[in-house]
Amino acid sequence: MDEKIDTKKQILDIAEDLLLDRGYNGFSYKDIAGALNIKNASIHYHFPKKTDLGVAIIQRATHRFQKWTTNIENKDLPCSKKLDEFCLLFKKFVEEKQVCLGGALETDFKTLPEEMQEETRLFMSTVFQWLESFLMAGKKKGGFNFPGTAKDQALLTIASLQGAIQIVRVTSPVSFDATVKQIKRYVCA
Amino acid sequence: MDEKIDTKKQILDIAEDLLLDRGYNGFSYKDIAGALNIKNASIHYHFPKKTDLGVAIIQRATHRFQKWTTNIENKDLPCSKKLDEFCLLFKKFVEEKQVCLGGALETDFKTLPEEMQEETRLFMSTVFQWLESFLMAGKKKGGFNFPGTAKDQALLTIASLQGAIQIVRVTSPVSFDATVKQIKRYVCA
DNA sequence: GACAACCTACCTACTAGTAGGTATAAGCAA
DNA sequence: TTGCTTATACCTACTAGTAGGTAGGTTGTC
Repeated sequence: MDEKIDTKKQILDIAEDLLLDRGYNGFSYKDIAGALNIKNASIHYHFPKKTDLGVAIIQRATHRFQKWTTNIENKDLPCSKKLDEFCLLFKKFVEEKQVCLGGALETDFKTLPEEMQEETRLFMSTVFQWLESFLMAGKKKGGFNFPGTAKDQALLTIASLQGAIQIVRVTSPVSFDATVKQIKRYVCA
Repeated sequence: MDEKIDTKKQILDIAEDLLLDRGYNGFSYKDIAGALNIKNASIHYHFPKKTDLGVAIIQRATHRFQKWTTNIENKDLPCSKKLDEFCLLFKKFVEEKQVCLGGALETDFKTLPEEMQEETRLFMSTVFQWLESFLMAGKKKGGFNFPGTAKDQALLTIASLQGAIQIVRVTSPVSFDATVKQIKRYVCA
């Protein structure tokens, strides 16, 4: 559709990458400008404050996840395979030794501006809500078999995926697969 | 023994607190100096580079954990209670909405100086090694009953505790307890 | 001519870090 | 006991570099 180089999107892409790599306090407008070969002030044209950029990153991720959920719900797959696809959302960070968005934002949480804190809560609750109802439905249908509530299991699942990605940084990519394997041993009937 | 005010220890205490609160890139010597009512340069007297301070924090935490393990091994408690005590090491961060040391260092990992990266690996492998052999012994004695290897379970356990603490920042302290409860449902026979 | 998308050139505040001075107290010799 | 030395633990005053951010000018396209 739009053939022109979309600088705004490029800024978002690079900033998201830097965020998952080095955290919100670990990158600056200079890093983005350098990568795109434009000047510092040009970033301010598209995103006046760093807060605006941060908020945009999180909102885009929320929409992306929502699109992913409607897509996965229309697929005719067993619960177990759908859980695999959910884990794959995290797995894609492993090779580049990045962390997931939730983990990055939560560890920086106390230094984030109010608007970003609110968007972070919204992003996480979107993910939690989907996973909880997905796990509940899977248990009812018999594809999943876990003790406790779906909420408890959703918390454990996300906590461990988030933690596992971070642990890869001090161990190796295989430790992520081992963690996923262990989760599936518990959840899948 | 030593009645004099130990500034060096106070610097370490405050810096550790700031690290768990805001991450390595989220605090400066100014923050520590302000809290102690001394000048910036005085911190440099005790820790010439920020790297030295970072390394000292991690090394102290490693020694602290090693002391904890020798202590717990001399106690006559069932495996299940010892696992509770391990979880309590993380639980203590929940109220102040801090994260655990491993999680804080891992998310900032790519921005850390080489010496700190190495100390982080050492700290984490110390914790992993203890937990793995503890889980293995517990399974042999019959106190624990989990599928897969002790290594897999150690990875899952630490990943989920680490993740759960971070998630508390966008939810509430009860979500940490829910995650621990779910882990114990799986591990304890 | 209006607007989008950049630019140069600047600002203030903060970063880690250094140079060199000072108050205090302990160690020691005449 | 006096007088000198040394070390500790701070201080003031500075550095070069980076942070996020702004004012206002230029260029290209509809």
